[in-house]
Amino acid sequence: MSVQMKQQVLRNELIKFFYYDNRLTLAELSRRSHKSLPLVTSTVNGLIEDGYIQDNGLAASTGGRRASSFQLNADKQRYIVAVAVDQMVTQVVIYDLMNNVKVGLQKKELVLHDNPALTETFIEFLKYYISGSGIPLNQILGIGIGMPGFVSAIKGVNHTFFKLGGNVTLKDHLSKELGLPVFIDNDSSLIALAELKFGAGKDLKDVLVVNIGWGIGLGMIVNGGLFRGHSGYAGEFSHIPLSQSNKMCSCGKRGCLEVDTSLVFMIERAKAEMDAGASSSMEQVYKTTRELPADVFLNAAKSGDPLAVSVLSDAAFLVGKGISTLIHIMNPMLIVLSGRGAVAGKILMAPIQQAINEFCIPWLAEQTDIQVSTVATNAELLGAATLVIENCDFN
Amino acid sequence: MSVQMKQQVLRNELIKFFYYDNRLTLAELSRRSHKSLPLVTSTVNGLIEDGYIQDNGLAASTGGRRASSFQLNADKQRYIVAVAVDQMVTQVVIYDLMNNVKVGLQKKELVLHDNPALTETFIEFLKYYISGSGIPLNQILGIGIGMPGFVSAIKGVNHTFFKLGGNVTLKDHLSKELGLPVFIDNDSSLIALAELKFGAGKDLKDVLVVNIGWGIGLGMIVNGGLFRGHSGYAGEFSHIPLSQSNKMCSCGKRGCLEVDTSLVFMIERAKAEMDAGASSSMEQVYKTTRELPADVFLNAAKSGDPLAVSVLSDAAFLVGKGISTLIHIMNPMLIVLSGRGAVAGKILMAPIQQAINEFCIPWLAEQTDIQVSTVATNAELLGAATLVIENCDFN
DNA sequence: TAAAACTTTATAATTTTTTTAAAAAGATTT
DNA sequence: AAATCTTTTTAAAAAAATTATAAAGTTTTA
Repeated sequence: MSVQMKQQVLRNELIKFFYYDNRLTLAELSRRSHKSLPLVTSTVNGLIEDGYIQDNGLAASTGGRRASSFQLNADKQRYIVAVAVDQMVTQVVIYDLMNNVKVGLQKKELVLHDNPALTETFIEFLKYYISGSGIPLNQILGIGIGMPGFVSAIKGVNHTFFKLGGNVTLKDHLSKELGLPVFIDNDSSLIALAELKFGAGKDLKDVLVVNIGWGIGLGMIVNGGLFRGHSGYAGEFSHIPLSQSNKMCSCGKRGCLEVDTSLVFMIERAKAEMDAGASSSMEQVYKTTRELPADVFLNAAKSGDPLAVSVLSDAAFLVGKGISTLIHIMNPMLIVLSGRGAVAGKILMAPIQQAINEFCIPWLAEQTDIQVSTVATNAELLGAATLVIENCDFN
Repeated sequence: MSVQMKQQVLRNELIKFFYYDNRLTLAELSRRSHKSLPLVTSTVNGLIEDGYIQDNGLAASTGGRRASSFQLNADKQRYIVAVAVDQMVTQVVIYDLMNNVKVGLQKKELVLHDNPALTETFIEFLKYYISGSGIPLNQILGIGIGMPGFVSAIKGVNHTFFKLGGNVTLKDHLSKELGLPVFIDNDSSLIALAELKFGAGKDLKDVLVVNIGWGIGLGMIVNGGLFRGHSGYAGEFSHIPLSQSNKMCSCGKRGCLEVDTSLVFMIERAKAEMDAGASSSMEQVYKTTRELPADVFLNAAKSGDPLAVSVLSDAAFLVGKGISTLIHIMNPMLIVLSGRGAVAGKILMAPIQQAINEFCIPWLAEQTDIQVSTVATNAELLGAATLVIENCDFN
């Protein structure tokens, strides 16, 4: 690697440290980058000259001479487009480098299944949003997109949705159409990334993040980094053979964890129980519209509706059985329950803990902490922004 | 880290490269160590002066000027004591740095369960073997020991066997008693290490090694290195909840994979079937001794005995179901069937493949190769030697 | 309360290491 | 068979890491 490239790599690395932790000293940067103080000092001086970083006065004392601290310079306007795609709705927001919302969140209904115009509509939506923001393209570092499906971030392809004819990858296609660097990844991986950098898993080495959404996803942090497996598809948690039920899964197999734990299944079951005469606070919405939106279901559970709680608990017990498997295999420090289903976190915890008591070697279960995410509501967007930060060039 | 320490680290690293690959050129060493050629050149010259390495003439041409190649110097006598402990028998051998057997393999019956004199007997056995070898202690780099149980290599403790009173760790206790550096690890981890360095997984990044022995173990290679989990106990494959059977497992839970797949269970089942009148080539041994040694059972299966094959196949199908779970979660490049049970590898493959067809997303299963180990018979001893090489100091 | 002792950061000088360039040796092509 | 291309080896220059020293605070202690 040439000298200039190495120096650019160090610049990128230092900016990332500031992105994750606002104020840092030279000594801290040197420790984290494993580079010498003189080198870090001169690189930081270069970043100050280029306007990326500014001096922030003396840091708090740690028992000796107080260190100068530095932080990102808001005047250097650089932005990130973060996109979170789910089965029904696509959300987009623009952040600055301090993770402040620069351009407000916009949602668009965009159904992934059986939608031939999907990719085209998606591109139009983003084009319109970005141009409407008024931010010049050269101030945008890139677009990070989280989406469901079998996604390989490295190859830049999705084998399930947004399929393209021909040889071009989805990543390259979007990048060409939108005129900006594009980075795509699996939704669960991005949620895990957000938990690693900003959530419960901050600075931890081995963390598993369960994404409770339309399906059950898994993002894996191994040795302090996202683990993707040899061809990019690790964490296919929802299709492990675990359920006793004989229902056919969307993947074509029977016994997948997913068939009894997805939000789709839970809502179907709640509907069926109401049809069979069960009373619930969800009745009104369901009876009048014949629909039961996920939010209504989750909020009902959250506020203690017995039907919703019962349906959710049954599913959570099975998720807990899956988590027991994960604990045995991975011996993680922490498992985080995240994704949109995590708003019902407190209700999920009891049956999951019960399953762990039943299926885990107690001594092993003790080594793993289980927590509900505190950043779940915008974890995927945060993760999408992080994906850009991790992969873009600061110039 | 001081300059001298860094130089010693590089020396150790280079010697390790020679241990794994006999002949290497300076350019190759530079690539692997990520150090510059001048530095590698001068370090190798130092190692030649100290007698560790010798020039080995010109390497084969790769299209330009032929490079000098180097190799370990056999005259620098350095040896490794490798120990493989299983539930019944303990084996020990002394290797040189070329993995040649310097002092022949010795076996001792040593039952781990309910054996109060275990640790003492174990130490006596090793003391006698080492002193009987006539090799001066200062030529022995260390003792590597693989053993069953919940072993933390980092902490140097075993929570299942060789328990000690007081605060001293097993590793430290053995080291003090034997007067040599001692390194301990889980048997399955060492088998995985051997497969990574000398077997089917050589130079691969994500490999899972299933250890088919008295129980079912798992050693995990992640990102090119042994993965141990956050507290050292990753890979507890045999106790994941997978079996439909209601039998109680030794761990106190029901439904563990182990209850239907361990060699112990298989032999019990073969005995029961013979008692019930099934005919088999194993009858003679069983009828006369009322015992059925593992070797007899495995050899019967290998030579096509229908009863043994049937028992083995049923267990292998369940192992295959567990492997399906592993494929979904880890997306490994390769899964190796190793351990003493791997001698019946060909018979295992069919039911395992069948289970994968039934329980894996086909598209995902295609990304993982399944192989039977070619170094299984002495994988654990090789792994124990490797453990020493990885952790000792060459001085 | 003030000086001494201790910590930590910042800068300078030195040593180590890497990079770059050039030379040497061997293979391949014309 | 000479010329061109590759690769290794050596040498010189540049970059980075150590080490040492100075500077700036904190804490301890008399």
